[in-house]
Amino acid sequence: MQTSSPFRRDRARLPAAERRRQILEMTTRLIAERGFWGLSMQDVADGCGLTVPGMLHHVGSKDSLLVAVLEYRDEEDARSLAEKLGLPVHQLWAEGPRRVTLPEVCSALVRRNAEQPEIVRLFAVLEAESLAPGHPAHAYFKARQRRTLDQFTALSDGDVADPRELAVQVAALMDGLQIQWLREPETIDLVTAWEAAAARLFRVPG
Amino acid sequence: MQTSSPFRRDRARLPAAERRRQILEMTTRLIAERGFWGLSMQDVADGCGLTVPGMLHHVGSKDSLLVAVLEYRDEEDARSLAEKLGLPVHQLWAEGPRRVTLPEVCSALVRRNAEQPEIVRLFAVLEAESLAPGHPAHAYFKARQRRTLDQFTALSDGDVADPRELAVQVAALMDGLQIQWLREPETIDLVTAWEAAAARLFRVPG
DNA sequence: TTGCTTACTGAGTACCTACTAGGTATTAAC
DNA sequence: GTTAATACCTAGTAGGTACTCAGTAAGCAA
Repeated sequence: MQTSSPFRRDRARLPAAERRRQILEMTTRLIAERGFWGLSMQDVADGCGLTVPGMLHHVGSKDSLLVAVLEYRDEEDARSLAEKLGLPVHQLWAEGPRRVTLPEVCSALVRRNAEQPEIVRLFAVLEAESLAPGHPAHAYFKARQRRTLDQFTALSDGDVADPRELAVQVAALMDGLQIQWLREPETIDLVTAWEAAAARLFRVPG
Repeated sequence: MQTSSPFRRDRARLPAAERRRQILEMTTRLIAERGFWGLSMQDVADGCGLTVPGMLHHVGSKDSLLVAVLEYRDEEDARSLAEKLGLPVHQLWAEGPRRVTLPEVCSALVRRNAEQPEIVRLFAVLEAESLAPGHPAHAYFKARQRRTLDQFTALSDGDVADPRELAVQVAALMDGLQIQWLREPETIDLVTAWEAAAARLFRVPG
């Protein structure tokens, strides 16, 4: 019989999936705040009410935690975007008879992002940090940029003279606007700013 | 007489201004690589062939080092931009009869940036990192964004219907393009990409 | 009730963090 | 040649870093 166990009982013991999800959400917030280089496993653990080894049990290491967060966000975003466009997820970027246009997709993307500044900041910070070749998300963001440009290009292929060029500019403008918005959310409304930008970018000459 | 002094003699003793400049250059490279949160004073000192206290002697603290780097870069950039435009520095953003147009300034900026990817990366990383309110460069980048938008707005004031809107879009597009360029320098040429983007952005409707 | 799985803990490792105190050696001014 | 300024050093502080190890107890199935 022991009256004072060295182990705490006030700590909730969660099922793995649930705990993992909590860790990913927490990490998202902290990376948005401090970047990956500034992320501390201690802070993540504290934020989840765990010890550091307790949370490493679920994610393995700091690097694999980052990868997990990115994959988690990608899934969530694809789901949400498909929903906003009224499409099933698997059909979002599928080939075949085109169902959506580039301006429609952009508009949906921006409206989605306007609802989750925290996540936009996560990607903004990691997008810049991961420019360095040694960064654990370097390959991920390189692939992501390629994929995005390919998808955007495909969406306006046939409609404009230079679909690739347009894709590059659309992606750049969206990213840039988001950063300005994050810096001064009071001054800039993301959706309005984007619609104005889209009007200029997508207008046909002549 | 002592045959083995504990002090090293192989270490160059530089005048303060020169050493300080070296430290700022080194820090620029390292922040571009790892961000400010990932910057280690040890690495800066190593890169300069100094001990950590030896280099702290010149810059005081990590935070003040960051500020010094940003100020140093601003000066350099203003000098270089004025030169590219064939203007004296003090006249760059001065009032009075307008001498340069927004497209001209942008073109000069982009041409300058294409020559120094390292510094562009420094700003890209810090721009994202500093979105967090607690970041030591938070205030700096907020002011910088305001200043840039004001300057861009003034440059096309009177020429277009919505100078502020255009300024926001120009700034966003430049930033976004630079990140894409930094990620895939082999694939994207910054100057070409910008000229194409400018052509679309600045063309008059009708 | 037993036994297995597993979520989680405390303690510890080896190392890095910015920064300070106090001293030495070099340089420049006189 | 002497003195004053200063560039830079060694040593140390107090704390943080990711991560490992071995063990404990909660939950579930039989």
